Amino acid sequence: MGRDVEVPETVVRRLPIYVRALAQLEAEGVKTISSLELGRYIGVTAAQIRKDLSYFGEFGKQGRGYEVSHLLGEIKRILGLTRVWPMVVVGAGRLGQAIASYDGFKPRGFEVVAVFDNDPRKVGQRVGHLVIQDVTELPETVRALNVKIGIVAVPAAEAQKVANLMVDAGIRAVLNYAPTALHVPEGIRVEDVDPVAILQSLTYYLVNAGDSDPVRAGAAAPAGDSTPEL
Amino acid sequence: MGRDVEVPETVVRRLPIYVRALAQLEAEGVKTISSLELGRYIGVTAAQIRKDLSYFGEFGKQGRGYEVSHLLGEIKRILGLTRVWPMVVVGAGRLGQAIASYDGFKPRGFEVVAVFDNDPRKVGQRVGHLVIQDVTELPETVRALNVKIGIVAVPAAEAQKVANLMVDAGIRAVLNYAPTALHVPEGIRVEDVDPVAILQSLTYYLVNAGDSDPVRAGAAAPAGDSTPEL
DNA sequence: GGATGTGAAAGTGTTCACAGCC
DNA sequence: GGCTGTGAACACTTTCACATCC
Repeated sequence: MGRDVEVPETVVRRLPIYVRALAQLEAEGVKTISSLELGRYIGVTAAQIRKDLSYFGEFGKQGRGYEVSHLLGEIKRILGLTRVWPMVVVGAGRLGQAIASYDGFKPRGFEVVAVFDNDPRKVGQRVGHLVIQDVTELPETVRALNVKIGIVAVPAAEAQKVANLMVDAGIRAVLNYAPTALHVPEGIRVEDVDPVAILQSLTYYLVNAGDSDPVRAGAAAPAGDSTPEL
Repeated sequence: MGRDVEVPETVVRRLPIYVRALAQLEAEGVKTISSLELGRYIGVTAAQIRKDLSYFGEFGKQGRGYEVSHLLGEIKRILGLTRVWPMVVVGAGRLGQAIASYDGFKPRGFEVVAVFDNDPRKVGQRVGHLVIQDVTELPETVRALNVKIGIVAVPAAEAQKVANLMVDAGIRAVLNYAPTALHVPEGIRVEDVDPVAILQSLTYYLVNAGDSDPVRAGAAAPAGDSTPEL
């Protein structure tokens, strides 16, 4: 069994994908699955799945594969998803409001417990069942509710200030929707969500089709069935 | 100069970060920057920046660094960002509407030109200055406007069907907001946007603080200034 | 002098292939 | 027989360090 070897970050980033897939499979009534089948379902190799899991223990049965609900439970435990994590959102614009009222967090282990803004016209208004608070109240709320996760949903120009405020209040992990690089102390984790940056890398392949992929250049796309294997 | 060596995907994914940073620096009036300064600004090493750029040509001047606006223009050209890319969105729920009316696309090279849904009650309604169309009209619109990028903003259960439809219509790159794995033919690129998956990997480090990071466990976060160097 | 561009070295991550077990 | 768990081989990515050039 492979413990005590440092777990690569890339493995940790894949675990939620396994959770997503296993939850779907469980909902579909699948009881057991092999690394090969799970790999096809997700789009990774079987060896990768087995190797990834080996960092945390042994969860399968030789000759049979993995019991779906058991493996799901184990990975959730590894990721700390046996509880619901409270989060605060700063920025009550379009984006911040969408995030604060998003109903996809709860079923996957998260909950927005407070929304802040610095615009006096927004403070006091409701978004979902939360009341927008003044951003100066953030430290007190974060400490009172023991919140460790902060979501930055303000314009780029204000993002660093907000991040500083969060960190000083005790936030340990930041999900950053502002399209700018945040600087935080060692030990605080920041992850960017920037769909436009992703689009901008996709266009590289649209422009350079045929260079890196074995794609027939020119002409329109072929019609017909588009689902490969599986 | 380094051309004709295959460009690693990881390099392509970093280019938009450089674009973001250079655009900010340009707006701040910075004329010239070294790889060391740019690296600090973004949070990567100077060597990485120089190596990344070397896949595409020579853009700097020894002893001086890079001219900000020139480098910005070159990377935009490499990524195909000298034009505006039309996109279609499928799914006119909360998320789809937010995406369709997001004003952050235009300044960075993208534009939503059509929104689709299969709910007859939504079809005909307006979102921003677009009218929601029936999803059966997608192929015609995609071909007529020569759209290559599709955004999936439907529930997980319908995502694969939508992806198939897009691919058959000629879409070559998909931005997938549905929390499920999409299967597409060779040569079609899919990128997932799943903030919850990112949060789920962050919790791993919250639960295992001290294992992988040199972070003092226990106790609350320290107060005081939170911006390191720079 | 100072910073780029780049081969070579070091470090990470993925795949292979097979012993071991159910 | 079939599939896991894993050391070893391989592939990829980052960092180093320095010759080169403005």
